[in-house]
Amino acid sequence: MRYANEVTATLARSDAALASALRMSVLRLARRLRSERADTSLSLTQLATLSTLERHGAMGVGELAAHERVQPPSMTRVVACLEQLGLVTRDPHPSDRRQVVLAVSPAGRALLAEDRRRRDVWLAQRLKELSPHEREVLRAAAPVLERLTTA
Amino acid sequence: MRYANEVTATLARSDAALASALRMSVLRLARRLRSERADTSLSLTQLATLSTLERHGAMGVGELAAHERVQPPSMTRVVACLEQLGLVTRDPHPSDRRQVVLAVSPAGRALLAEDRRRRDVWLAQRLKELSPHEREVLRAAAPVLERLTTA
DNA sequence: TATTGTTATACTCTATAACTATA
DNA sequence: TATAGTTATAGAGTATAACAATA
Repeated sequence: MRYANEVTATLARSDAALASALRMSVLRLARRLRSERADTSLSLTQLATLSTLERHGAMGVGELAAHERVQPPSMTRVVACLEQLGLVTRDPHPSDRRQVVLAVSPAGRALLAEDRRRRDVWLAQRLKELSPHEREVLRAAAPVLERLTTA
Repeated sequence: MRYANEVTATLARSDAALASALRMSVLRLARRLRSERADTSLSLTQLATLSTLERHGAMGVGELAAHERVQPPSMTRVVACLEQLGLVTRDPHPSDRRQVVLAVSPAGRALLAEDRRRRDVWLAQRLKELSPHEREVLRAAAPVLERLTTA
């Protein structure tokens, strides 16, 4: 168990290999997270979409797709599901009738609030098993990881 | 662009929300990485599997599946592809004829070595755009992220 | 009877291409 | 003619269930 960490640390020491080590860690963790999503009826993408919509406010399908780095047709399906569940509202754009205005519904907000408390069970448990210093490292890393995708 | 980072940082300040912020960052980056994999003919899972096999040495299908957190039938398919490409060898187990012994072939090793140089173009470019301090943060985070999946 | 691996099958997620309706 | 969104379709990738061979 310790072996993989040491190798990763060794790889990450060189600037050239940081990308490689980081990519492997991130992809493996993402796969693990994906396998732990049984708690809620929403897929991770649906949840992330709802969260993004809450954070950035109302927007159209295309803009939301760009935020979540998926193609518009994919976002159409995600939104259709969220709308059917009553978590997202769809209103006509005031001046451009081609566009729709998507927003998180009160039910969606409630789900997000409730979900923030009870989700991430697996990850939170793993985080608890880390040392305070390791948690500090991840706390500092979270916004940097986010910046990687938005820069 | 700055907004999302600040929100993420805010969320991550509370211990209860670190898991949430980290999960969103990791999943978004993973999706972004997935979309940048056009460089090589191998999928990211195939590449990660080959790399794991090189790191941890020869093993069977089940063990490799456990390492990569996929089910055995999925690993069977990944391995079949790698074997067909001549990147992995399949030998009979010396004492248990149910098992097979998978190992990275010389061609597989060459591909990994070559790949380490030319892959991660997108991520390396993004990393370059970060400050030295931010890179330090990620360098420290990589092994911790890895630990999350192996602990 | 339990275990290793495979085959058969289906589901989820995402993409591209073609279409509708507005601008 | 260009743009926002949808529908239709296809392709990865992964899972579960059933099966084969061996222990």
